[in-house]
Amino acid sequence: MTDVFDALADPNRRYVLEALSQRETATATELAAEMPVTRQAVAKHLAALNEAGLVASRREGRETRYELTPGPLASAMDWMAGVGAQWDTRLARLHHHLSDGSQRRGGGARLRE
Amino acid sequence: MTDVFDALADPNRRYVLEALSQRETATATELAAEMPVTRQAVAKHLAALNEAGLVASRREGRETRYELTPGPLASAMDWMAGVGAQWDTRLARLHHHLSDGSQRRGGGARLRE
DNA sequence: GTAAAGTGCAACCTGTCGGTTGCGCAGAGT
DNA sequence: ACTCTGCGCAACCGACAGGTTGCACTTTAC
Repeated sequence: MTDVFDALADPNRRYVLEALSQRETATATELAAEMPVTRQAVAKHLAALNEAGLVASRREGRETRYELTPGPLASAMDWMAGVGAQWDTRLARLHHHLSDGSQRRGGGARLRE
Repeated sequence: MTDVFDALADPNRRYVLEALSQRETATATELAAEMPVTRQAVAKHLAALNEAGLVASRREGRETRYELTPGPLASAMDWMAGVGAQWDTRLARLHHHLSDGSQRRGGGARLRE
């Protein structure tokens, strides 16, 4: 959980994720070619993403190709939705309590008003 | 965007968000009472959360009460869903391309298989 | 067999993060 | 008026993150 959000906190890492969501696979050097940092920096980012379970690496000959594994994103979204839902129901309950009945509408996890 | 994920990356800050999703408001000292860190540390975390737009502060007399404003969570979830959706459609297109037609089902953002 | 491409590992540097302590200042109670 | 509570600001510290350079190692190409 912490690893996932920490991985998403860096713009370069988010760029890598976006890039990998469009290509099927990519190598560190390929990604570094279109980014303002070194190959080793990208390799470190890919290691962090791998640690968070967001990418999977697979060596093919002399190059290592990375692919996106967006599973952990779902867990992160679940946590966020949970917080939002708690807040939402509490707010609904407050409204209900203030202006009597018939205020209860829509139910859960409406994050944007 | 970076601020939001960076705010969510810390366990103490996530705890603060969870706590604020259940209480309606809380002060830094209240939160610090049930956490293993100092009041000032909590205040810093609240400042970070405020920077990310996840909480709002309001001074009431001699104490400052914080309340949850989960709006930015929606934007973050949107970004994640976008990455997942891209990955998903690309995968679907790949399946479609491999095993001929009638493989196209469901469509968008199915993050967990 | 030799050269080039691609990678991994280690060392190093700088900035920032999470946390603490100490102090000064404003509200609230007596 | 005096005190106590709660807060904010500043300084300080250890640790780690992001990035770089340098080098050694495998795999492909010629």
